[in-house]
Amino acid sequence: MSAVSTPEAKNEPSRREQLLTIAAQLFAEKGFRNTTVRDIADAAGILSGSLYHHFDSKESMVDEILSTFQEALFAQYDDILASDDNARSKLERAVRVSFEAIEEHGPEVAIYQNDADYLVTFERFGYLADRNTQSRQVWLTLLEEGVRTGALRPDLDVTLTYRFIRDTVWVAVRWYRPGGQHDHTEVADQYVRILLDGISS
Amino acid sequence: MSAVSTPEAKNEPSRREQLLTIAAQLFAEKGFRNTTVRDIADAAGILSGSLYHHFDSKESMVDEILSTFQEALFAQYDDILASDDNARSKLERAVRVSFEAIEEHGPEVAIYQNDADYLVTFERFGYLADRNTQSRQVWLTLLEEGVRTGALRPDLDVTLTYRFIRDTVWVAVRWYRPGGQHDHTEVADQYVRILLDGISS
DNA sequence: CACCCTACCAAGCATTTGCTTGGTATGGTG
DNA sequence: CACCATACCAAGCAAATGCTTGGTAGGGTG
Repeated sequence: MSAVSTPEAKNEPSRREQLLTIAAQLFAEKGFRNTTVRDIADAAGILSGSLYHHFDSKESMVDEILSTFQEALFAQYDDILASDDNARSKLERAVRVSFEAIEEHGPEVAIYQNDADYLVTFERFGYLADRNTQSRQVWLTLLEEGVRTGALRPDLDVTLTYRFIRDTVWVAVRWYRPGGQHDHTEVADQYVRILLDGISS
Repeated sequence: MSAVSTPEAKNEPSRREQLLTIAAQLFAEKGFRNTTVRDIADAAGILSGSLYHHFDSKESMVDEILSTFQEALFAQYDDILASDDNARSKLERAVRVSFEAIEEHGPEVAIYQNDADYLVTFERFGYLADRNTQSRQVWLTLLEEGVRTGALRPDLDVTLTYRFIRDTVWVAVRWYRPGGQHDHTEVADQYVRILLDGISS
C-alpha cells in the first residue's frame, strides 16, 4: 500500500475542480460575459494570469461546467423514459428530478438558463442546442404518452404545455434557495399538484 | 393655423424615441451590459458619440425604456384590482394583461427579466425593486381573495403559487413571437385553463 | 440675411478585458 | 541530491468600451 498524494486519490477536489466551482458561482451570479477572469482569480485568491495554468480560456471553464452537469442530468431523464411507470408517475418524476437539479446544481442550471443563448452562437457549444432539443423530446414524449393513455386531457396542447412546464421548473433557479422556507421536494410536490389538478377549488 | 414641424406634432416618433426603440431591441437581445453604445449607434446608422447628443448615458436609455413601460403596465393592474369582478375573473384578467404586454412590449419585458437584478444595484434604479414588490402584492392579493371567497383551493400555498405564475407568465417572453403559431390571447387561454383546472383528465 | 436649434461627425482618452510570456517556489519521487 | 510536475507571480499587450470635446451641416424663423 503506497501512500497517495493526488487530491483525487484522497477524495478531495483538485485545484482545478475548486476553481471550476468558484467560476460556476460567479457565472451564475453575474452571467458569463459579465464575469471577468479577474473576478474569478480574485475569488480564488490568485492572479488572473494564473488561471491559464489550469484552463485554456474562460470558455473552456463554462464548457466543462455545463457539459459535466448536463451529462448527469440527461442520464436521469433517460432512466425515467426507460422505466415502466405509468405516464403520470413519469411526469412527476421528471418534475422532481428537475427541482432536485436546482437544489444540487444551482449554478450550473442558472448558467444554462442565462447564457445558453449566447454560448450556442459558438461552434464549440453546439451541443447545448442538441441538449435543448433532447430535453424538448423528453417532455413531449411524456406528455403525449399521458394524453394517449388517458391520464391527461385529450384536448391538451402539448407543445404549449411543454413550454409552461419547462419555464416554471427551470426558472425556479432564480428564487429557490437551498435551506430556505420550502425544500425542493416540497416545491416539486406543490407544482405537480397545481400542474395536474389546477388551483381551482 | 400655423404649419408645425416637430415630429410629435406630426404624430411621428421623435429621433429620440426611434433611438430608444433601437436600443430596447438590442438590450433585449444581448442584455444591457453586453450591448455597447457602438452597437446601438451602428444599428441607428450614426457614430457612438452622437448618441450623447440625445442621452446622458447608456443607463439613461434603459431607465427611460423601463420606467415608461412599467408605468403603463401597473396602471392596468390597478384597474383590475379596483374592479368588482370576482376573484377568478380578476386572476384571468391579470394573466391576460401580462401576456398582452409580452406581445406589445416584448423588448421592455425581456430587459426587465434579464437585467433588473443588475440594474437594481444602482440607486437610480431603486424603483425597479419597488415595482417588484408591488407586482408581488398584486398577485398575492388576487390569490388570497380567491382562497377567501372559495374560488381557489383552501390549502393553496399562495406564495409558491405566485412564484409559479409569475415565472411562467413572464418567462414566456423568451419564446413568444408575435405572428407565431399561437397568438397571445390563445396562449393566455391555455395557461389560464391549466392553471385553474390542471392537465389531468 | 443673421441667427439658432437639431442632429450629427471626427478624434481621442482612460479604463477594462482576455490572454501571453518568462520566471519562481514547493513538495514529492527516483 | 537531481529532477520534475504543480501552482503560482509579475508585467504587460492589443482590443474593446463608455464617454468627452470641439466642430459642422442644414433646415427653419425673425
